[in-house]
Amino acid sequence: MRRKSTTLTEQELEIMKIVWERDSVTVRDVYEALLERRKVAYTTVMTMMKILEQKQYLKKNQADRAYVYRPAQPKRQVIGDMVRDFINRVFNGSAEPLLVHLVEEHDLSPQEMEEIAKIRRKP
Amino acid sequence: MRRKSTTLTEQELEIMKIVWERDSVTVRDVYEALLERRKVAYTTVMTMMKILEQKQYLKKNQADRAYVYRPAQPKRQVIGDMVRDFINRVFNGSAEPLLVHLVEEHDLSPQEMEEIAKIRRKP
DNA sequence: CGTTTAGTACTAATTAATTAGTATGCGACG
DNA sequence: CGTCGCATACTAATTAATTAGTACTAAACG
Repeated sequence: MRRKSTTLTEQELEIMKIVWERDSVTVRDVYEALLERRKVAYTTVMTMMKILEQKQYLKKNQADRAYVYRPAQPKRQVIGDMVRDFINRVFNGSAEPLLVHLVEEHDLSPQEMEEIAKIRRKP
Repeated sequence: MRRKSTTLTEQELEIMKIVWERDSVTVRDVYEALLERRKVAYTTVMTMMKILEQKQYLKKNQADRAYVYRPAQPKRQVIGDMVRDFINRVFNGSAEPLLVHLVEEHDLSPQEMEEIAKIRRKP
């Protein structure tokens, strides 16, 4: 089965979130974390993590019995790519309309905006 | 064939963008607009627009020979829903981290932030 | 040591999304 | 009036994503 997209699908993102939380995991770790939310088979998680490895989101090391997986890219970068991708798809690449939406629909106050703007002024 | 999700897929969004641009279209209009970018069959466009009707993104009226389709929901609302959905999936529902990303990765200047913040102050 | 346990590799079934074919109808038009 | 062109309905093939089964291996353990 060939994968076309190199971007994260919904399910894959779920797994990546778990991995980022813990930084270093086995299939079993992820399996158990997922189980708390929904029924899923162990081998399903394995398959998905293998795909994530192919897609270069995870890398693995043989440790002892089971493989130990770690993120292959920092979370901030992956999420950044997803944001960029979303902006491309939905807003034809320009970030401003997204901001406008956020401000208008999510009721961000000027104070909050100030707070956020500060982040950039700092360094 | 059953559709599960009620949200817009990538291809469907492409079509909706064309519809919003013109407000009122036939299958042929959309077909021709799409053709400029990629090879696609007329009936494919028809099928997709029918699905969009089922999903309540389009409504149709019989006019003359062909159906005339219009958006069933305003663009601003649909896009708003997509933004909310994205925030839920990627940022577990909180908008702030998205803003932080935008500011940090997309190089928004404090001036631009000011501009955008004004939008909300106006009314 | 034989058996249970936890892991992997390989394969496959299912579900969903995408793309398109075929049959058919109807109005335009020579 | 016959046929051409454009539209639709219905059906189906293909591709992609998701989920999981089975066979096999090696460590753990009584």
